[in-house]
Amino acid sequence: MILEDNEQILQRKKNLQEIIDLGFSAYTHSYKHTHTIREIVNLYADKTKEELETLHIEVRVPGRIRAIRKMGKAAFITYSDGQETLQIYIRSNEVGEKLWKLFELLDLGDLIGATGFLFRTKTNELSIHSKDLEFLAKALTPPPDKHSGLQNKEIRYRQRYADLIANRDVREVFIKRSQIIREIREYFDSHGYIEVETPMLSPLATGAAARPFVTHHNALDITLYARIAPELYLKRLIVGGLDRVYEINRNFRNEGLSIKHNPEFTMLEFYQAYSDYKDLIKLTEELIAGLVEKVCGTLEVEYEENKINFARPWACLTMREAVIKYWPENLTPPTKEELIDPIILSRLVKELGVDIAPSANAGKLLGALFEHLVEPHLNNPTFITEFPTELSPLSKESKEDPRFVDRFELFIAKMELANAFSELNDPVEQRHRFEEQMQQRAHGDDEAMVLDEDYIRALSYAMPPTAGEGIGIDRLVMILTGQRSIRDVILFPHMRPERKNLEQEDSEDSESSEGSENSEDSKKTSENQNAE
RNA sequence: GGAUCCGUAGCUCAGUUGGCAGAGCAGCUGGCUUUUAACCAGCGAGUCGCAGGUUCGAUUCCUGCCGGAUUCACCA
Repeated sequence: MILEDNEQILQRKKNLQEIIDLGFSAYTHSYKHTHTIREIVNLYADKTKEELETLHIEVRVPGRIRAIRKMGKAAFITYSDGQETLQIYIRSNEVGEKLWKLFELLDLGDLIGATGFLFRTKTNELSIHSKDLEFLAKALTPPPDKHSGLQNKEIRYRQRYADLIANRDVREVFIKRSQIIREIREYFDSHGYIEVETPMLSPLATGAAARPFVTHHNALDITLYARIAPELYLKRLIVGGLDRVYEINRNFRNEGLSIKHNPEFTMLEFYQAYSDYKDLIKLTEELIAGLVEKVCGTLEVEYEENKINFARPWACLTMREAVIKYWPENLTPPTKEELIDPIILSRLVKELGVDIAPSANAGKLLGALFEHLVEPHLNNPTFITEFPTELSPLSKESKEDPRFVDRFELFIAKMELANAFSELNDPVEQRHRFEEQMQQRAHGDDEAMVLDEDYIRALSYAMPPTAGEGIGIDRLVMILTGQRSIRDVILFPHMRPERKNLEQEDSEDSESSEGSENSEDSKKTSENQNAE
C-alpha cells in the first residue's frame, strides 16, 4: 500500500475512532452552510469591530484546519477554503464538554464546519465566535508543513491535491488557466465560431509531424491511434459548410518529455472559411493581446527575467529574413536566394555545425538553420512567415513563389506558440503532397505525414479558401502565469509510474501472462513494453 | 537515450574528512480563557531511495538499479 502507517497516521486513526465513539459521524454526507470562507472575507473584511457587534451576523462555514492555537480552556482554529483563511474562536465553557472533547481530537488538515457570529479579536482579526463545531472529515495523512509548504516537486506533481492544499499560488495558476480558456471560448463564440469535438481516437494518426500513441479496439479488432492533431477533421467540417469552427482539446504525441513538452497537451485549433493566413495574423494579435490585458492587466509581462511586450503590431519576418538577421556577426550572411538552394544550404549547415543530415531537402535545411540561429532570440511576439513548401504538406503555396507557402508561426519567449496557414484545398495537389510525405516515411522518417484518403475525398467536394491555426494552450498559460515549466500549468503532468504502483499492475497483469516466475522478471518485461 | 545534480523523521532542511543520526514545524504529555509562525516545560519519532561491493565498521566511498530536477538529443 502507498498509505503506510506511521506514528502520525496511527494517532489520527485513533483520534477518528474516539470521535466516532463520542457519537459524531465520521464522514458527514453534506454540510449546509451560509457562506464560504472567501465569501466571509469578501463581505466583512472591511467591517469594524463595532459594526460587527451591532450587526451580529450568524454564519455557518466549512473549511480545512490549518493551525490550532490552544490556550488552556479557549482556542483559536485557523481554517481555510483553499483561497482565504479565517479563524474560529471557541471556549470550553461555551461549547460544552462533548464539543470540547471533539475539539481536542481534531488534527491539522481535518475538515470541519463552524457555526457562530462574526467578531473582531483584541488584535482586530475577523473571527467566528463559535458555539457549535461540526466534524466533516478526517485527514489521516498530515498536511505539509504550514510555513514552508510542499517543496518536493515529485510529490507536488504526483499528489497535486497535497500541492493545492499547501501552496496557494499553485491554485492561482490553475484558476488563471481556467480563466484563459474561458476568455478564448468567449472570443470565438462572439466571432461566429461554433465549438466542435472531433475524434481523439482515430484509425489514422495524421495532420501533424509526430509519432502517435497506439491502442487497440477490441470489438472491431483494429488498431487505433490517439490523435496527434484534429486538423483534418476540422477541415472536413469546413467542407461541410461549418464555416467557422474551433476545438480546444488534447493532442497526444509520443515523444520525449521536457520543460516545454508533455505527451498530452492542450491545443486550440480554429478554421475560418473565405480567409487567408494574413487575416489570422490580425486575429491572433487581437486574441492574445486581449487575453494578456485581461489576465495580466498590462501588455508588458515579466517572464524568466525578461519582459515580453505585447503591444501591437508584433514583429513579422519571413523565415529567410530572420535567418539573415540573426546570422552570426563574424560571418558573411547568405542572400535570400542562397537560402533555398539545397547545395548552398547543406554547406551552410555544415559550416555552422547544425545537427541535421546535409542530404535533407532544402526546406528541412532552412528550417534547421532557423531553429538553430533564430528561435533563441524570439522573446517578444514575432510572426515568422514564408515557410518552405517541403515543411508544410497541408498549406497552400504562395502565389509569388511556389517553393514557399502562405503560413506563419508565432514565437513568444523563444517558444513556438502558434502555427497557421492558408489551407491547401486542391485535392490533386494535396494527394501529391501526401505522396511525397509517404515517400519520406518509406525512407525511414516515421514522423512524415500519413496519407488520408477520406480527407482528399472531402476536398474533392470543394473546400472554400480557408485559413486555420493551432495555438498551444499550455505554453500560452506558462507565459501568462510566469511558469517556466509546462508541468506547472498541467494539473497532472506525465510522470513515470511510482514503483509501488508498478508492482500492483504487474500482479494484475500476471493472470494473463503464463506462469510468471518471479515479480522481478515480470516487472522488467512491463517496463520494456512501456519503453517501446 | 546521454550528461550533471538530487533523494536523510509526516513536511522543510542540516550533518557525518567512514565510528550509536540532528534542528524547526508537525506529533505525544503537562500548563495557559483574545491567540495568530501563540507561548512555556518535558517526551517520542528514521530501512539516511533500493540492492550489491570495499571495510573491523557504510547514511558517508564504489557499482548497479529506482525516482526526481536541469540540460542535450528527440520533438517544428
